Amino acid sequence: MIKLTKSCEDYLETILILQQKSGGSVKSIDIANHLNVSKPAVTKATNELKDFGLINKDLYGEITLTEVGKNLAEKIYDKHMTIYSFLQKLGVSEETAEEDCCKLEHAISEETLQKLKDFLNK
Amino acid sequence: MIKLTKSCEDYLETILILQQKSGGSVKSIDIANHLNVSKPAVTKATNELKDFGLINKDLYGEITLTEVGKNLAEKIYDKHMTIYSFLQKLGVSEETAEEDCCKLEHAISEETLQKLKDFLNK
DNA sequence: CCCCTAAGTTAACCGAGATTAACTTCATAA
DNA sequence: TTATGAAGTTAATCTCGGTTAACTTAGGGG
Repeated sequence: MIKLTKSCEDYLETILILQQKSGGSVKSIDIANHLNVSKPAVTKATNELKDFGLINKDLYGEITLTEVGKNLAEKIYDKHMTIYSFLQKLGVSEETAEEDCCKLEHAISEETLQKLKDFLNK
Repeated sequence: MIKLTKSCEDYLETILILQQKSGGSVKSIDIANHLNVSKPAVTKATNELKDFGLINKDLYGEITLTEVGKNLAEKIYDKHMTIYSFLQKLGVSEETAEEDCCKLEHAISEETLQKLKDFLNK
């Protein structure tokens, strides 16, 4: 299994979210706006993700997830949503839950994630 | 309230733990071993903590927490232990709980921490 | 048709936090 | 008393993830 940095995980997750929102491909500038980073930061990160075979960039700059990239992004997003649901169940406010789970999703192990799911399902 | 980097929090917490273990002051080399970093990394970090007024370094290299530093370190350690207890209650194994809470303690908000405590107390 | 603007890339750079290599200094054992 | 080795520091360097500035390129309006 590929082990990405926090940063790469954030980019990949953002691409999935934007892709779902638009229904199609994703523009670099939208990623920059969503993550509040500069355009060159997106260029660098997406080149890396492309080298990893997780996304494709066409000639016009449109970005799409590869099959592998999509699977990985969905795993990350699932983790995000699990933590979010969990925090809400604990009574954490929406804003804090959203903030916290963006950080927690990079720090939590598979084992703990599973235990969170068990907790939510009982 | 002082806002430390993850890294500084780790050093401060380690100093507290080692100080409790030894009963007295802490040596740079022990911090290096505990955190698995090089000696120069400890030198840099402890100089920074000293500049922040969180620790003292005497002429022989002995390190002690200042009052402010001790309070801060105890807050960090309390957060660590709360998350640890919580993970154990969820059924996470000891090793994973220890691993995860070292990362989670840097990512969790005060609000969420409080909700975790509420959960543990009911 | 030309010009302007928005998007993307490249290059140079920064700061954080680490490393290795090379020193100083101190304490201790022979 | 001196040699040795462990602890600590300094200097130079690396990687990561970002920045700003300057460039290219594509598309649309006058």
